[in-house]
Amino acid sequence: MVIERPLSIVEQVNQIIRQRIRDGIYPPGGRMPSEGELALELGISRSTLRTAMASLVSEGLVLRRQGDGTFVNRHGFEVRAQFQNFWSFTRLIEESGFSPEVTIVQMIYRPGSEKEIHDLEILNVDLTEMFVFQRLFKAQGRPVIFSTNVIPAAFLVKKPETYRPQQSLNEFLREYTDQEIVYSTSDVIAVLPAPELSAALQIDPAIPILQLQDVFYNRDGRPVAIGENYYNEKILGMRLVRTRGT
Amino acid sequence: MVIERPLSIVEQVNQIIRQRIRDGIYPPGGRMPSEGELALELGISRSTLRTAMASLVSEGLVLRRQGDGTFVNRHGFEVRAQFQNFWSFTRLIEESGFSPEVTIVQMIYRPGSEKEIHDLEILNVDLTEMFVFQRLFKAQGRPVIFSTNVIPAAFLVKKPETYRPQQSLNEFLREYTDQEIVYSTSDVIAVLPAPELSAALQIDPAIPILQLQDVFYNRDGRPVAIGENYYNEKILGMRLVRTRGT
DNA sequence: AAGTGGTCTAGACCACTCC
DNA sequence: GAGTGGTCTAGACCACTTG
Repeated sequence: MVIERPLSIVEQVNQIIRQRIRDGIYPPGGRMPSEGELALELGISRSTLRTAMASLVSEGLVLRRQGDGTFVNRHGFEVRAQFQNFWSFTRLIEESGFSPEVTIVQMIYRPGSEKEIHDLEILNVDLTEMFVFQRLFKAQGRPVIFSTNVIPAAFLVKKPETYRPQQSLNEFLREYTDQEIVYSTSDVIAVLPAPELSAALQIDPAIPILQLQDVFYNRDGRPVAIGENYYNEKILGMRLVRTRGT
Repeated sequence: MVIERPLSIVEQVNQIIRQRIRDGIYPPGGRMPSEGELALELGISRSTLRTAMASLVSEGLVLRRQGDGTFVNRHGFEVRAQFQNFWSFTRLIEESGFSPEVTIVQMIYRPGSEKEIHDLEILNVDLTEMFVFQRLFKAQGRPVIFSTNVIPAAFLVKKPETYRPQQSLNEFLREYTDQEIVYSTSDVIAVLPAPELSAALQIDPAIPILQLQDVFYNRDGRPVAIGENYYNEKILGMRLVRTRGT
């Protein structure tokens, strides 16, 4: 049972503009209507329009020039999916233009390691049992991400037998626990894949890949899950975008 | 000659709040004054205050809960420098709590490679001469980043002899060219360091590190510089933070 | 001079959480 | 019910670019 709320005006406008850029109504390199015109056309205030536009600017999809206008980035079509915007590997793969596939490698309960118990800030020694699931993500049939998630079993309020691997960790937690994530951190490091990994990802064990060490936090700033993901960035690029700044 | 403009209210307020969190005036896990109170105290509108707060929220430094309040993240003090926020490696190192050092390894003019000419979108075959500089960044005396930047020599309007390596690429371009960067992309890949790299970074050539392939764009969306950086993330972590989202 | 985006305000109303 | 953050508006004024 998921509560659906209507999308905010900001979000709707954001999608409309994206659509128009995709459709070429606002062609690459071209000047878009001024903020005043657009706000008038859409029947919203200029502030709201600017808020909607802000994420397009931060992605580099459009460029604003004070005193001149707003322009569609000529490189907009090249803008690959930006890693830090995605909570779901499935969606990341989709947005990168590939068709995603996910399989569950393993789903088990086991005691948490010392590091896991520490990272998850578990103080009660009776609650160190963990629910662990491993998934393999493919893009266009090629394996790209091997993902392991660890969640304290005490959080589960429902047996996770019906879990579909397409669901993001966020969705999993909403459905099977009483926790909700509001932010997460990913530490990125380079590693050589262990033998079982290079087999699963079908890669040369001598070629390094990225490892993402994730921690997921709820609204109290408490860690509720951790993730260890191996990411073959040679297939699915990991791109960061910086905007503005000095 | 650099034009200094007064900081915007938003930016000033942002810094004030950060300072108060650092100073423990708003202690970790504690509730901050409400938006109305803070706006009143600082003599600004609530909208402006919210804008100033937005970046703290996106970094995970504070957590907002509708109907409840705004809280300082208990993990705020752990929040390591977030990679994608920095344009200057020197500042990245500083903000990570280390003292930075930079040395110029090389500064030369040479013809651009085919890839460089392509990436920089140089169409005129007479303008393929490049200005290249390589720098080595140290944190607390330990080498962490080996950086190579390539800029079309045609952009230079001044001899770059007085260049101080502490200056970011952005500052370099502002001073020695007529170009200004408004955004950049970084593709992150894992690599094994070549022999000269492992020597420069004083690392085991069998241990993989991160490579960042950067492209810097001006306000017209034209590439004006590229960068190839090798980053020893085992010393200086590369952390991404995701906020909100579904 | 005209038009653009950048900043900031004052206030309305809503959704939500807590007591 | 009181107080919080979330959304949105209408409008002012400024900085800047272009003709």
